[in-house]
Amino acid sequence: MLTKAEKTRQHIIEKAAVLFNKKGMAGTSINDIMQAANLAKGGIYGNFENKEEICLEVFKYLSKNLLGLIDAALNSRDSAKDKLYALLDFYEDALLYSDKGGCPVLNFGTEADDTNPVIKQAVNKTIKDTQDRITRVIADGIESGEFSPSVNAGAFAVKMYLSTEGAILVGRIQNSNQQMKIMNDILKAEIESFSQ
Amino acid sequence: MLTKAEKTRQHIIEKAAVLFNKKGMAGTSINDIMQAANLAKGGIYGNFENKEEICLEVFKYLSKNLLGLIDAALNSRDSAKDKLYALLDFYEDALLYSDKGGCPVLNFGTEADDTNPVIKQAVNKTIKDTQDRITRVIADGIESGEFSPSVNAGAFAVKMYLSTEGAILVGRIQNSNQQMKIMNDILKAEIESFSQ
DNA sequence: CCAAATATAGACCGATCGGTCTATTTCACA
DNA sequence: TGTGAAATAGACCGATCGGTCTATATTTGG
Repeated sequence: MLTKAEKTRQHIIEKAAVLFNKKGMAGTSINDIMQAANLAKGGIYGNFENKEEICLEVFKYLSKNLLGLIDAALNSRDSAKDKLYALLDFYEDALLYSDKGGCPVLNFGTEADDTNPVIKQAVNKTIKDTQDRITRVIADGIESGEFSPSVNAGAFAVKMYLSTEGAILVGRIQNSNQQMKIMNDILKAEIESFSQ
Repeated sequence: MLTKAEKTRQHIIEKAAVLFNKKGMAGTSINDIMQAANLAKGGIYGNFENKEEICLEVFKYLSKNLLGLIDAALNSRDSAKDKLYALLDFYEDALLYSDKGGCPVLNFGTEADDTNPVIKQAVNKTIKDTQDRITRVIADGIESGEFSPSVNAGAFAVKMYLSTEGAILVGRIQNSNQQMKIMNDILKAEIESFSQ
């Protein structure tokens, strides 16, 4: 069982996660976190060394969460094509329209790239892990004979990932999934054409 | 001729632009701007109402600059195909590898989407303006007979733009244009296939 | 070249920042 | 249920935040 402190720590992380993902790390104060977590200062600093540690733990939490949801989407289907479709649908539904600030890779990545090497490194790992999952689905699809062997798994994974991140950015600025729908239709048609 | 204040104002905007684009709006203090512009507080607040106004003027400046460079890239070539190639090359060279913080749409967009409706609106306009330019190049290419009429200009512009923004994000996190190169190769091959 | 207008320096303001520390509360366990 | 240990409240700290204001410096037109 978790100790009280461990539960409090997790509680802080989860409350801070929404704030950081929406308002950014620099834009979120310890006071904001205290209010959201309903804790006094001692409750925060009894569980974390400093703000930097909260930032890192929050991103780790969001990243683990994200990869868990991605895995769930992939595991919910059997064929490679359906897995890729499910992943595109997940991004469209969950990340673009969530009220939790959108994609943490996008949010933490853009803030950290010139300011925070530790977070930047963690973001890089999340990108790699996500792309590896996509690549593996396609590679498995090729191996099982579902997809044509002429498909470049790595290149398509890159294309799919980059355009998805771009679509989340634009979608959140426009409060609309219109462009992501356009993009996902294109990607789905292409995935369809892989099948033989 | 510009008055002294107008010159100072522009000087502040240009110095602050790099800071905001790298460290974010919340992550940049007035003191940071004072140091970068080599001015005391009176020099800043004599030319701007408040920080918010500086943020907005900085984004307008960066946006105007960006669209100017995009237009320059497009105007540097004659054929539609070459224009699109030049645009892809511009993004790869200028935005990914600049020491000025990368793409302002990405940076200001992710920070503003949940916090600053005014900036968010301005970012939206920049996105639209950029995509319109791409769409027009393709549409012109179709009209002139250079591209096949079966090409969906708007959809391809969306695809090209979204994947480029995603590539800038990943490129800056990975300190590498590897994925953008992969993406640009794919896009160029596709553009090539439009030609008839 | 001088005077009025313009523009900047920098002291100052209250609020808020991240962080520390001790008193108090809450918890786990005997 | 009592007691030592663990965890949290909140006063407090110096630094820094965005912003104001006045004295000084600079510029410009007569």
